[in-house]
Amino acid sequence: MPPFDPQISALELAPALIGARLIVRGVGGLITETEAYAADDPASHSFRGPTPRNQAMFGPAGHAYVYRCYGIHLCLNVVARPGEAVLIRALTPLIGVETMQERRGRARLCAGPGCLAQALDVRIEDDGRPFDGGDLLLELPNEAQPLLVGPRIGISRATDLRWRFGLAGSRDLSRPFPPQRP
DNA sequence: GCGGCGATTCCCT
DNA sequence: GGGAATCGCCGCT
Repeated sequence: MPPFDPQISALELAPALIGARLIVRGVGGLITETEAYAADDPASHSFRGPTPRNQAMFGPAGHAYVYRCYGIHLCLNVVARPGEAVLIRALTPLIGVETMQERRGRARLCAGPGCLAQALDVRIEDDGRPFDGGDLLLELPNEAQPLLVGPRIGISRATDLRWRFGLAGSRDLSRPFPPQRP
């Protein structure tokens, strides 16, 4: 498990994962965009308690929560404290770029949660697996990263919360962030 | 059981 | 900017 507090909240973990190194079976890069989903959060899958799909969100921190979205895509999360997780929305490809290009077949490799999952070959059987350096590896950055914040993408509830985080200056974002206000 | 609805992406206009 | 693709999950009848 990555070296972070197993009781860390999603809202703390999401910005902390910006700039982290994410490797899935030898392919990956640096995380540029995340979103926090909390336990008492109407937009979170965990809002109504444990179900077969979201059980990994209630499992140990530092493990993966992978779910199918729109019947087509997979999305990868890092579990925080029980009922909370961080959606990995984008990264800068570093390792295995050619493999990602073959899997994607288009220029946009990892800008968006579904794109990222396809480029990294995230699988539904990765659901619940630890980021322990086996199939999944997560390394937090050594230094604080310059952050962007904004509202989360693609949700219909709790849209006022600014729980989306990005790496300032990065070219690899799923969408631009709104103008930053102090 | 059943029906609506996504933490999305791509292609078209 | 708008709509289709696509299907498992979840809430409710």
